Amino acid sequence: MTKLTRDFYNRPTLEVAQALLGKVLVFDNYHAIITETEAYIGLDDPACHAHKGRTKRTEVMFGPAGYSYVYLIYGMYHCLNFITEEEGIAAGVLIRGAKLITEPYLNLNGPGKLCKFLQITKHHNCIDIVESDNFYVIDQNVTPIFKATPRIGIKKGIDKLWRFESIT
DNA sequence: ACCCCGATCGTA
DNA sequence: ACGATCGGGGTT
Repeated sequence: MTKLTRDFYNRPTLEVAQALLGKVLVFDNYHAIITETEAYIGLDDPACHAHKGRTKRTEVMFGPAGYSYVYLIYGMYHCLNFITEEEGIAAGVLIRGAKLITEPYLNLNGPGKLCKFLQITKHHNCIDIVESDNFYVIDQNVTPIFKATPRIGIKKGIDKLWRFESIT
């Protein structure tokens, strides 16, 4: 049960997105095993928020790995991402699903549902999850089998198989 | 200042 | 299949 270090996040995003499956998200008193992720990678990925360049919202995506990126979508839901790759490369992993392994053992299947339950909001944007003591990810040495599919809910970039889902 | 769109979800 | 709901980004 070791906390993931910056080196874990500071590498190719597809590797991180796959490696996050089976890891445990710790947020306040909740522990949830990550079951579904998506990669969003840089200026060449039309589905990536930062693909048109730096804005106030996407600023954190250009920063160093190991930070949170939380944004509001559809005016109603928040989505949680972890920033990957070296500073200057705008990339991250969307946490689409996780199962609580503490009470009340809910399956938080969906990025909006996950943030709603954990009460993650834009106030949790740009937090260093390597240094935080109530918002981080740990390795419990579980390596699930997973499948790769197109990302959900996007219109551009559906040709990429950048969504990863545990099947064990 | 205005307009359009969106990395969703629950209901039908 | 569809509506709820509103911030961000591009345009004027």
